[in-house]
Amino acid sequence: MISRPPRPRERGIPDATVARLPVYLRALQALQDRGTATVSSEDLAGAAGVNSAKLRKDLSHLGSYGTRGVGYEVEYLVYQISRELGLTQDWSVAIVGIGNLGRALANYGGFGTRGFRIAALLDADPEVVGRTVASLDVRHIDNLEDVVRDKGVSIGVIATPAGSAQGVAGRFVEAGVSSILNFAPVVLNVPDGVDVRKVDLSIELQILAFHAQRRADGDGRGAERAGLEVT
Amino acid sequence: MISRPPRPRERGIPDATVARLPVYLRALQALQDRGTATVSSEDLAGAAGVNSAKLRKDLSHLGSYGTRGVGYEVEYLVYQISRELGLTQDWSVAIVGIGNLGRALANYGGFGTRGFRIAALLDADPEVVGRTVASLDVRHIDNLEDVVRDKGVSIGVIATPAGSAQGVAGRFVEAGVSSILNFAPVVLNVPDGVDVRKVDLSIELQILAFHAQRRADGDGRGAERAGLEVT
DNA sequence: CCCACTTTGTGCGTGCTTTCACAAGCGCGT
DNA sequence: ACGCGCTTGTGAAAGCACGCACAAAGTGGG
Ligand SMILES: NC(=O)c1ccc[n+]([C@@H]2O[C@H](COP(=O)([O-])OP(=O)(O)OC[C@H]3O[C@@H](n4cnc5c(N)ncnc54)[C@H](O)[C@@H]3O)[C@@H](O)[C@H]2O)c1
Ligand SMILES: NC(=O)c1ccc[n+]([C@@H]2O[C@H](COP(=O)([O-])OP(=O)(O)OC[C@H]3O[C@@H](n4cnc5c(N)ncnc54)[C@H](O)[C@@H]3O)[C@@H](O)[C@H]2O)c1
Repeated sequence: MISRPPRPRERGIPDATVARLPVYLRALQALQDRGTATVSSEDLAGAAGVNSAKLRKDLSHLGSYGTRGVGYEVEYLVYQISRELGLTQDWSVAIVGIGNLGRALANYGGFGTRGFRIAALLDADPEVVGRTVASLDVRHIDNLEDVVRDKGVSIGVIATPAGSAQGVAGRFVEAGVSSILNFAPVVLNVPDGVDVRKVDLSIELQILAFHAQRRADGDGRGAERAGLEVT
Repeated sequence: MISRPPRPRERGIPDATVARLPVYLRALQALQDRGTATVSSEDLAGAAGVNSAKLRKDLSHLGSYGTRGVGYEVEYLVYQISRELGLTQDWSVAIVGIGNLGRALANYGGFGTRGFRIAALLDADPEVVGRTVASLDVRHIDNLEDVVRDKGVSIGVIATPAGSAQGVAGRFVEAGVSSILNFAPVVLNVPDGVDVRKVDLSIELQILAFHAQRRADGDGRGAERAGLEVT
């Protein structure tokens, strides 16, 4: 008997907004690198590929950090968004499943730049365990609990085959990790309070295929669409 | 308020539904492998991790393929969803940028099983061009147009560094590819009629961090609410 | 000091999504 | 043949999300 009251939760920032903040942040940092001091919602929205009213509304959820007639101060906004997203602290990440994908992730340098530190790599294959990948020793999956504790892991990445993913997720949860990023093509079952996000290549391709097919079906004879926006 | 162009709801399957169909499909194929002949919306919804009413409404967009009192015939539903998603035909995929990620994608066997065939790999680095990855020769990016034409590529995957992504996207579009899957952390600018989907690791991690921080704020020992925001 | 101009913050209408709730449909046992 | 229990398909309601349009708020020139 699970009591499921809707969400009397004091809803802070809408999920749709949270999902866009990282995009804004990236655009802002590009501006910052270019030495821009302030930016209007119109320009920032252009860089982020969204409607400017949407951007302003999104930012308004963080507070009023803009100046009418001027725009937003880039540096300050970077700080505010970073703080809101929790990027002012470091997050320790463990990757389980050091195969094709796991290795690519481990070798990817783009994480560290945002406060995410890959703290550990784990695998079950004796062939892989003990090897060094991206300057880290691959540990055996049996050490998961120890590693999580010792390294203070708070985000778990699952890059194992589908069959092993649920088991690994369970161990992560058991060990106290309540944020999981899952690359395996399965629906993970986790208790309330654990946050799972999935990245699923195959689904993305299928969605593309759907739209491509629809275009092909309907547009039999070159239906042209005029106009492109987004400057 | 007078005469609005009647909703062009012809082929209208809601986007949200389209995004879930692949999940249902996968769950159904698992059932099929297990020899299950029929399944109720309740059970299938459980396997797919969604609400059963939502699942029924989603399926109702494809037509009425269920039997009241019984459920859905697994095999038939697999076929209907596959057809709707356009998986009954083959899709030719080209991957550009054969680095860490591109190689992982190329070596990933899970695509072929769904009608996606990796037809070509392209890169700009002379060091990489000419090598064989996953039984395919890596071609030089200059051949993109030829490859697209010769192999009938209809889906392009971009796994290059951010700086090169827009350029590659433009060439894909120019060559007639109107479905693009982008792994580079940039907002791509493409004309109307071109479908871009992005997979962005860094964004996923940042969203996880946001929720993790929120949990930590609220869950704090002793402090129920640790002061929200600064008004 | 005032005015013309710029840009933010947001009220509001519109349309999409989710969820509930239940009548209608189907199979089975009697 | 009939009713009972199960399950679908779908109105209707509630909740979100988006984007327009505009007042409010700020800047700078004269
Ligand atoms: N490679 C890709 O591009 C790609 C694309 C889409 C999805 N995926 C998914 O990502 C996952 C990984 O893909 P991959 O290509 O890297 O597979 P892989 O087979 O190359 O690697 C999987 C790794 O997980 C390890 N492993 C297996 N069971 C384990 C367990 N219980 N605990 C710890 N480690 C375990 C294996 O030893 C292996 O090293 C799969 O679920 C796959 O479907 C991969
Ligand atoms: N590796 C990961 O796990 C990971 C994770 C998240 C995002 N990404 C993103 O995916 C992209 C690829 O990552 P990676 O780790 O494979 O990088 P990488 O540097 O290993 O590989 C990039 C490849 O692209 C090639 N390339 C560069 N410019 C090109 C051009 N104009 N045309 C064709 N090929 C070109 C390079 O020669 C190289 O082989 C990057 O944008 C990265 O930010 C990667």
